[in-house]
Amino acid sequence: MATVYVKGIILNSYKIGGQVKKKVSARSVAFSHTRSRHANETAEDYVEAVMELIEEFGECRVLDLARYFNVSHVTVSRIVKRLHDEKLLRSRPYKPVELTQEGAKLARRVKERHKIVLAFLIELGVDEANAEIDSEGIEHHVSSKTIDAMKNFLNKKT
Amino acid sequence: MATVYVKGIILNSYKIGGQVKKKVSARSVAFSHTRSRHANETAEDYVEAVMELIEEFGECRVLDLARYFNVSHVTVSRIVKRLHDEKLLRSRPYKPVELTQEGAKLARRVKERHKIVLAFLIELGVDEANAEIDSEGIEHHVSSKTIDAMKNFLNKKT
DNA sequence: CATAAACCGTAGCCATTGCTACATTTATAA
DNA sequence: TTATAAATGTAGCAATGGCTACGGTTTATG
Repeated sequence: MATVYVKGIILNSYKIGGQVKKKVSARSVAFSHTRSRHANETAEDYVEAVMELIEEFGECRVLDLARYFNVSHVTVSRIVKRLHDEKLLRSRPYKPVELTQEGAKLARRVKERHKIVLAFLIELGVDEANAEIDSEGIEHHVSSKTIDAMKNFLNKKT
Repeated sequence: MATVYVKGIILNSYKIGGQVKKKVSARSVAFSHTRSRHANETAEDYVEAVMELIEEFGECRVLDLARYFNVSHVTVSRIVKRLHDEKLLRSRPYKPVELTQEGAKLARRVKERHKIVLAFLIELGVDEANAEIDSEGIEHHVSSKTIDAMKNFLNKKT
């Protein structure tokens, strides 16, 4: 059985009856399961938003988040409840949403990463509007290695 | 009512009864709805994978995709059916999965974008393993403006 | 050719994230 | 204070993407 590497995938190919057969193995970490991956992104987006809204206005309400993310308050309400259970947020009925210690810690990490990605894109020559949008999407997918490379790039430029 | 801009969000604040109230408007495009956004990402991942597997082995089976993405064949089967309905893939029972014209067009776009992001990360100094993983996550979130900036960067370096 | 192995489809479960409609609580104002 | 408006919660539906279990098709091989 011959082992071949194609774009990071490990492929095992072998011949049977004159025909080439193949077996494609799991793609390591690149495609982690979408559902759990996305739940994490939601958590990161929410703690970051809560921190920003509190910094800006002193408190963060469910409806503030709904407007921020452009979804209904029902969606926010349910996600806040989940993040409460996961001990990232504190919430009581009809009261503002707050960050737990753990949530604040995560929020600071996410904001820091976001700041670096945004600054990097702008330094790269992307206009601010696109840089802002893209950094939101990208920030959940950059490894610490890539963040380091971005930091390096920014330092060299300064 | 005062209009304030915070990190790309349009915020309207106003006073009522001595207390500062606020209204946070929708965040334009930055947070498109997660569900549809993710469905698009899935489509892009799948047409890209189908094209790669066909190029490498002459055909693409449901199980190849299952191993590629490290999910069960059931999950693949359902998604293939959806993408068939969306006219991106062609599939018949117990037969290999194929790309429609539209699917192939999308796949080429995605692969091209992927290639640029990957080359960019490597040029930036990220090791290949991390670059491969990150590019998978990032590629769905870069605007054409950011892609252009990455291309520019690559051209300057060469 | 018959049987085993590999492949694929369907049924049916769960979680997440959207939504509308309606109920409840809190805050503002008459 | 009481009526109304704003904010929040709950019920219940849909789409998407995970899964296991089970059964049907195709293909390989003895």
